[in-house]
Amino acid sequence: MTDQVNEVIQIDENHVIAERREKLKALRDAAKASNSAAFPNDFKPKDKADTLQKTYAVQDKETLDPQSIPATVAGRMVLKRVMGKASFATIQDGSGEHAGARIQLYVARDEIGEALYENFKHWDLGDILGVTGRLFKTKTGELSIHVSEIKLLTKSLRPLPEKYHGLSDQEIKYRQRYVDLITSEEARATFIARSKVVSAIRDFMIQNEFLEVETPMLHPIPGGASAKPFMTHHNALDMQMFMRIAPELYLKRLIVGGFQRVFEMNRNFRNEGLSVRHNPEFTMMEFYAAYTDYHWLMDFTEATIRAAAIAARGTAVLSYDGKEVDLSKPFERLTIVGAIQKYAPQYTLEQLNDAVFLRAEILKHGTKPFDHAGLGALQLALFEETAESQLWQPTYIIDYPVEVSPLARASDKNPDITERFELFITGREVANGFSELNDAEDQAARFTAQMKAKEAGDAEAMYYDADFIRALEYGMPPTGGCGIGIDRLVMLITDSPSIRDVILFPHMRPEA
RNA sequence: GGGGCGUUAGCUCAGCUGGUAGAGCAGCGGACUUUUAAUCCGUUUGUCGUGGGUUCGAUCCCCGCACGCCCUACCA
Repeated sequence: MTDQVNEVIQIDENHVIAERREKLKALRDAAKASNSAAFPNDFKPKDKADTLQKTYAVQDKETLDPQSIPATVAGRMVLKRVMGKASFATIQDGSGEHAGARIQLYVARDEIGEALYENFKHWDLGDILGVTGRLFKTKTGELSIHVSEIKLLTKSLRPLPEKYHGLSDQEIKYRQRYVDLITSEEARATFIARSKVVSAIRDFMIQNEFLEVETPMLHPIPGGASAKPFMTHHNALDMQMFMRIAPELYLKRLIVGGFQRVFEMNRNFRNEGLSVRHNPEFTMMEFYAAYTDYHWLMDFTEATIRAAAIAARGTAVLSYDGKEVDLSKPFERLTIVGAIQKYAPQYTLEQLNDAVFLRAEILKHGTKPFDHAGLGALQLALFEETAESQLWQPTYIIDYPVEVSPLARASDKNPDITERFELFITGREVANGFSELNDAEDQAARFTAQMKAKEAGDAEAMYYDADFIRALEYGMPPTGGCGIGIDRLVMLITDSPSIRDVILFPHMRPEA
């Protein structure tokens, strides 16, 4: 551990916490005196707030009350109303669709005894309680537990956010996600939806005979994408290693090995900027299927995304940022030039095939294309400037130029373009796939070209991966492969404006 | 990296082109045995993000820095 890691961040203390520490001290003393625990762990809840609500809230008071149905629950006290010799409190227990179901407690002095009631009055919002009692309905018809036994299970030392407005400070929501999750049903719902998306995709892949695999996160040579890697060091081997930027080259080695269909859903790491749609580590689902091509991939990717949306939301017709996104219909497919013609019709076909014109036009948009950029790369750059952000409904852009697709199979009809697509939804790239290049000699030549680009200053150009070439030399069947950005897909499905809203612990600078 | 906006009590927020801060919630004390953002009475709490500058005097004006959010650039 370095000194930097050992440096404890200064944690705020205040009078509220000081008072709670005093209460905890009293609790410890009392526990010691009675030979019991200050943080007892022997209370086992038998019921869940959500189940109780669903089962008994429908019964009317006259039917419910006389049955004296027993209930034993545990949860965090989130509301408390003391009225002299009786009180109401509300606990939240983590059950239910959004993991925040609540049930009201009625705590009467005459029922639990004077001494315990006095203690209860000083318990705080945020404390975790275990209670036993009988179900009844109040005058206003709210299902409640008439408490006969109540126990403080965990003393909370820190005050919860304001009970009505909750937590609104974005920074605290991200840094202290635990507080966000306690107080925000929306946050809990988002992460539950994320979990459903992930398991729906996994189920869908397995149903379609894909084998889930795990390939290295630590790579001796970063590969499979054009990106800047994180570097690290292995002490025992005394070698430099890279956090993976993509699993692609390992997954294709598995296709060489004879697995027909593989997928991996896990983290990639890219040492690049942070933004509303970039986190340094992000989750990608990559899959490879032998004897398929990019046409098949597009159909399959579409079906996967549709299944994920339906699993998480119950529908493939979504709303994002107030506008509809329809995943239920077949996704549109456009070439790069076709997309420019559709979304930026001011350009003539002649202009779009004029490298000099394109270069000038791209410069006008404030981007400087690489000196060695060919016609295809220039068309792609213009597409990115003029059309990409307008691709709101799901749209596949196809036929990417060879020069920007070093791992993709070239078209048999036109050697300058590849059998590649990218999927855009709400103006953002969500997936990228292609017919894989399985000609080892062609791949070796492409790697050599990438190395030259790297030497010429392109920091994101790929390395030459000799073992990958060796694998291809054994022969890889014709294969289709695709990566789906899970975080961005979850953003879409949960209508979240920022990638930080769908990552439990997004990366932040250290606290000031 | 560049630009814009923000940072006031534990939380949610006021604070009038300058006179060293308020409310609600939470807490504490009191009343109250069917409340529900309980109510009523009383009450504690702030290096006003941070370091400079201007000024008799700065939460307020100016500059730097930190952190955050948004846009932009690289990218998925």
